[in-house]
Amino acid sequence: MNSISEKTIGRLSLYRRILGELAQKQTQHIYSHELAAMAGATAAQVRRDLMPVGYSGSPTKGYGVRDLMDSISKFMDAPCGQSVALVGLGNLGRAILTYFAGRRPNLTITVTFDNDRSRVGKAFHGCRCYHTEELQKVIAQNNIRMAIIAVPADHAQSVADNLINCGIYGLLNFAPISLRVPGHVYVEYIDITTSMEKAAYFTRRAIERAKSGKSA
Amino acid sequence: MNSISEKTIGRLSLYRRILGELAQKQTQHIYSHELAAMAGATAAQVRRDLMPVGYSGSPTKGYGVRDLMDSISKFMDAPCGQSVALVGLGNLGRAILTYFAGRRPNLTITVTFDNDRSRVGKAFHGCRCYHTEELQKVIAQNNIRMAIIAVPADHAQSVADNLINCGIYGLLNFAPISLRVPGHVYVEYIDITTSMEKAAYFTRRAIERAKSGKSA
DNA sequence: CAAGCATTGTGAACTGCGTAACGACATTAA
DNA sequence: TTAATGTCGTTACGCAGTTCACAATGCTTG
Ligand SMILES: NC(=O)c1ccc[n+]([C@@H]2O[C@H](COP(=O)([O-])OP(=O)(O)OC[C@H]3O[C@@H](n4cnc5c(N)ncnc54)[C@H](O)[C@@H]3O)[C@@H](O)[C@H]2O)c1
Ligand SMILES: NC(=O)c1ccc[n+]([C@@H]2O[C@H](COP(=O)([O-])OP(=O)(O)OC[C@H]3O[C@@H](n4cnc5c(N)ncnc54)[C@H](O)[C@@H]3O)[C@@H](O)[C@H]2O)c1
Repeated sequence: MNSISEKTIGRLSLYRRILGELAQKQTQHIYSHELAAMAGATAAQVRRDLMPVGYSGSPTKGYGVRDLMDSISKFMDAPCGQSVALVGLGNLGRAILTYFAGRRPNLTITVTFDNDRSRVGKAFHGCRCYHTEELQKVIAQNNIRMAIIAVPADHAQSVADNLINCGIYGLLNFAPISLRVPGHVYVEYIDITTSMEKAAYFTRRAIERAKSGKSA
Repeated sequence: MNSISEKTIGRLSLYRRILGELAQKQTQHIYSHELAAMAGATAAQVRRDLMPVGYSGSPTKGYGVRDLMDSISKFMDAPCGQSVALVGLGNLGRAILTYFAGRRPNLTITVTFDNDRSRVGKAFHGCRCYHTEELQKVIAQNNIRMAIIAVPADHAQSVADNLINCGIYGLLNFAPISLRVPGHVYVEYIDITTSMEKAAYFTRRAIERAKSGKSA
């Protein structure tokens, strides 16, 4: 199986974003060690990650910024754009919608759902909000295969079940629970609470280290 | 050095949250395989993660829910509470502040900063917003050692520099860039854009697998 | 009371990821 | 032309993290 690791895909996403900024600054070429420094990685890792992409740089010029960016896009993106549904238009859901509105042409939040009738019907950022009852119909009509879950934790599992039942194959879950899904469904987790507690723990460790280092 | 891995700390945070819910339901005891199922892990991994915590379960009753939760808290949390600063009160920053307000007594966002004067001075959720100019003073006064960065990407590095200059040892960074920080500072990254693209990629892969599996 | 049983804690084996190392190659300079 | 330089692509290695496997433990039951 020539399967690409999740870590590599994550870094490719980051490399592409950096290349995009470089392209805006009219930078033509870049070496692996330069890209690595900007991405917080090593030169060897960058070269390794780029292997499956199939783009080759020149030993003297490095990588062509524009070409590499396009190659990564060709490798990662859907050929014809991808529509995403967002479920839960609370504080976090609205922040996400606002952020992604009009940003990526190839990966767009096209519909949103909530079960709060006061939100239903309104359009945020040109994106209509439907009631959760209409999940099945709207997802089928728009041929959506991926969804973002931004509902409270105690509703997340049932929302996921519904989505999968409607033919969803991939989820980005912000609710702080582990979802039980069938084997064919991919789930990406963002657990802000856990990240917060991790950061708090390692912050304390960093302080301890600094103190003991000072005294030593 | 008997250093604990980041992965383990992340899962301990999740275990504790699950235990909290179990405690509310008056569940007294739980086995490693039950906790593993709820956390999306394996029984062996749960037991391994619990080793550094130092709490021992009984081979017949399993782990005491309340006791294990307390042991994890004693292991992970600061003995006397921890204050966190939030920089950037945009859409994401406000969502985070709203979510954490009054939720965790031991880990609290106590001050916020923005450079938009229209936000400064107001209090969101009983938490005053200061102008970034006052960073040094306010952080010193409140003895803050950790901060959340929720400003646009092109300001994130300079904000981080300022924070570190004020004595911050740990960061939770939502800006989609890699921060350059001195070795004594810990950084935890949440890159929503990358997670989104990862999910999109593996969603497509899941669809392909399902199709080829169907035809095979 | 002893045998049986399910679970715990942990050493040992395994897996996968990141790093190091090295041959290949294009350019530059002598 | 030829030697020197610096980077690329790829293979090989080492380590961290996960899973396996089993002795130790203490309840249950006949
Ligand atoms: N905001 C944060 O910083 C933060 C931090 C950690 C975790 N989270 C998690 O992210 C998720 C969303 O957080 P939030 O702050 O936006 O919460 P929120 O309460 O502001 O929003 C939740 C939204 O989901 C809607 N909803 C509830 N049940 C629903 C259902 N069954 N179907 C459709 N919509 C439903 C509600 O009407 C509401 O609009 C939660 O699971 C939360 O635990 C958020
Ligand atoms: N909202 C999302 O879903 C999302 C997704 C991906 C990435 N992000 C990242 O999260 C960060 C915040 O996103 P957002 O949607 O809240 O953006 P936003 O534009 O809504 O908020 C940014 C806030 O930061 C403040 N700010 C700007 N420069 C500042 C400075 N130098 N010092 C202090 N405050 C400053 C602004 O006044 C504003 O209030 C950004 O880096 C963004 O790239 C957000």
